[in-house]
Amino acid sequence: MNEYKFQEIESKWQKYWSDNDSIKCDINSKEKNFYNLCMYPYPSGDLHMGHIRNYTIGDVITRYKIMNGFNVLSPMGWDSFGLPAENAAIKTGIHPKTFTEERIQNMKDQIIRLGSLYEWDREVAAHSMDYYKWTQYIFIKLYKNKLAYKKDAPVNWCGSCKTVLANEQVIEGNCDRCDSIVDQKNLNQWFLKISEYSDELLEGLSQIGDWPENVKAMQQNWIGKSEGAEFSLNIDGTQLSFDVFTTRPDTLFGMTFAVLSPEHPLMKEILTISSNSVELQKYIENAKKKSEFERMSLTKEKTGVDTGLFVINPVNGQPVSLWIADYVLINYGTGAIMAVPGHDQRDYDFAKKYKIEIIQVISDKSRESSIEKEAYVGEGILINSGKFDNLESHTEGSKKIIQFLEENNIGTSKTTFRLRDWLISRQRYWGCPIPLINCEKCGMVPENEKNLPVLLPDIDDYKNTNESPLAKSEEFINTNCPECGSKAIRETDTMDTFVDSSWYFLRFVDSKNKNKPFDAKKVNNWLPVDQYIGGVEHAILHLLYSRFFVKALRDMNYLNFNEPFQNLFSQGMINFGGSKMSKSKGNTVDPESYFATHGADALRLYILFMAPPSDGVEWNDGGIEGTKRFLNKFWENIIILSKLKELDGSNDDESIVRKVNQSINSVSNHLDKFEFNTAVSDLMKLNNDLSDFLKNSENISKNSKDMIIRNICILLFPMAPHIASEIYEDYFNEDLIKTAWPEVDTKNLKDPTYELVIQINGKKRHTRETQIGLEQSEVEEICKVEFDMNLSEFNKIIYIPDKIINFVG
RNA sequence: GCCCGGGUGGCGGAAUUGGUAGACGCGACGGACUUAAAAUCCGUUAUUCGAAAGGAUGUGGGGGUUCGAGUCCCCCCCCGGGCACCA
Repeated sequence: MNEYKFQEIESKWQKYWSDNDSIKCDINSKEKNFYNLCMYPYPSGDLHMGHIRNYTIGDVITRYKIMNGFNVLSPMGWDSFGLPAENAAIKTGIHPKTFTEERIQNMKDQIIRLGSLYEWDREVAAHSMDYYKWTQYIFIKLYKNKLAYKKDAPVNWCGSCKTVLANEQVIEGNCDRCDSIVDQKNLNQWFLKISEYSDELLEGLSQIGDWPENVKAMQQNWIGKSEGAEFSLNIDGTQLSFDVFTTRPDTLFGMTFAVLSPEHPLMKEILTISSNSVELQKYIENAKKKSEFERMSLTKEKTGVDTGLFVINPVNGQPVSLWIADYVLINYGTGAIMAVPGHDQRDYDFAKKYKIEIIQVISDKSRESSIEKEAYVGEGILINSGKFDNLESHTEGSKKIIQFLEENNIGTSKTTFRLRDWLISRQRYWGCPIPLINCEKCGMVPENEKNLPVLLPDIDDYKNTNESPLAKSEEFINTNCPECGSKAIRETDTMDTFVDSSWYFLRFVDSKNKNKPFDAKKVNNWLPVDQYIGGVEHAILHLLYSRFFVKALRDMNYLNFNEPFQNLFSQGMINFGGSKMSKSKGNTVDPESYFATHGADALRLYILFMAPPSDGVEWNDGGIEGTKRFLNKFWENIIILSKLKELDGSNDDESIVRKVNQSINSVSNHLDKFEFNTAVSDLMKLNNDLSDFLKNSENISKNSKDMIIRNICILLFPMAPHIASEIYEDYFNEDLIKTAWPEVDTKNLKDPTYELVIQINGKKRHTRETQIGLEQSEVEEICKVEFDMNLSEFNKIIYIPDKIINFVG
């Protein structure tokens, strides 16, 4: 052992871990199981820094848990359906499958080159027949349980990607893939009924294990629960009525108008009876032309048209005018509102503009709140509300008015969610075909399970026009009805790739099962995932969909737990040049080059060291020099230490042995808490201490020498496994991964001396190297003697043993 | 507007329960080695007054609690992220 040849060492150990199945869980074990999962990547071809961070963190956990005696399941796979492969196929003609599998191979090589341990025998890929067969199988189960349905709906259409998008994939009116403006289109599309689980998805967040607060908050926002009342309003002089939803039933006496969304289903009838139908017609046409995004953002200025009709306020019988306005959205609540300008700012703005009456019905307790300049939206007590006057708005007031509505059969209390059903149809080729068949006689029929998978057909032209490229394959479309055998036609849309990733963590447990998607016993034994690790960009989409899948599968008796991921860790993004790394910006840093110049261990250490792992951070080339330097120095130190003369009975090493012990304590604590940056700094400190020791010592006991080398290798192993394994093998001739994580010697943690801080009135005045465990009187004596202090001047002395003494007076 | 995070040297960031603010690393500066450079090694590095000893100031701003506050409480400002005409 002399020179630190990291390239040789790293490839040697990577081969060793693979040849020796160093990571292989006993899937049937019931004890000390630990399912450690990193989000499987889209196979873009190259690892980027985000992957490196993700898989390094995951690997630290894997190795740390193994050494702590856990039976660790650590699988990896590929989210391998999706647009880029298809777009490449359109450009180059290469089949998406070929394209994808080449990229998978390349990325897999890089993951191995990073030194991350995965049980590759369990590898899954969303695009493989073995996998998507079961995606289709689950889809059919969802369909049979009425959790998948097809309907006409206004949907988000990306003209550039030529496909529809889920609500979750529209960011400020733009496509989250290509940034083009998303249009609204009316199309017949497949949906999964995630809304059925709105309440449970929300509730689950408070019962789940350790999840980042921001992720929970984002899901909470997205689900958007609001509680209130729904009641019906009758159009005066007609049989027509419509429902409105409000979270403020307490303000009902303040309703001075009502508003329908221009898309409201009652619009036809209203046009025939309204005295203002020409203008109404114009307004509705106009609203239709604007995209949803335009309606929301272009002008906050509210517009609307008076229908000339009136509705009756059910609590006091007063007629109020009925308006049409596009600030009321058709896809939230009932698409109609009671307008209370006194206590809702939007209604207030509208009322001011169209000179509609504004009544105050809530006042703060001091009765000073005014609605002169703006709506009063706070809590308070009811006024101008008949027999409900003086009740507290948000408690009794709401309750009593809802009670009144219920008693008179006008309305009920009601909870509304923002969460919409999940639109999963995609008019694209490279995805999982939707396994349903349209039969003229039998209607929509699922493909017979025996015939799964419904294979993606080979086609020549991947371009989609307005429908899926699958529609071009006559062979694919034409089939027979599984029910009656007559000629029938297949669905041609493929599924959103988020469907594939909503259950892959289940398949890993039983990835080779030929008869079903997974074995319930195995899945129930291993799930929920003990530790899930991935980027915060999936906070809503993937994590919410997966939670929904698990709940749906549970209700269909496929599994018996409620949440897929017990603990979640979201790593922050790595930026470069002040913004997110992306190929289009040309600001990427290629991790692979560092394998050659600095080595995987140095890269891993740097990525762990650069910042707390949940923070976003700026890439900095100088930093990796630092961790490389540390590894070199560490290597040198071990050489010097191993050659140090052995002399039993020498006491020189007491202090360095204690420092190693302190590091065991500190590194363990930091790893337990995902504080990898400080765990690395602990090791750097220890290495510096070791350097100092080696400079000043000529001999060491054999025991101490072994103890230092053994433990320093163990502590380094989760984070820099190659170099640690090499040194350990060289010195002990053993496989480090089979070594147990050390116990802390709690009796040897404290240094025998400390730096006493002497304060006068809370200000530091002196410090002094002092023995630990002294009585206050002894410390006072030191102050008296050494610093010439007159203790009688002070009227109070505060002594914190082994830390500080503060003289007050 | 609402909901989450944050704000500490030139930079990334450390600081058990309130107890020496700035660990560790990067960068910078000075020195050694070298013909020279790189690498390596040694030292300095919050600001400020001072020749030094030693002071003073300092964790976004302002108040407060405390012997003692980066840490706890109140008010305000700024940055990042999410949601948003959601009734």
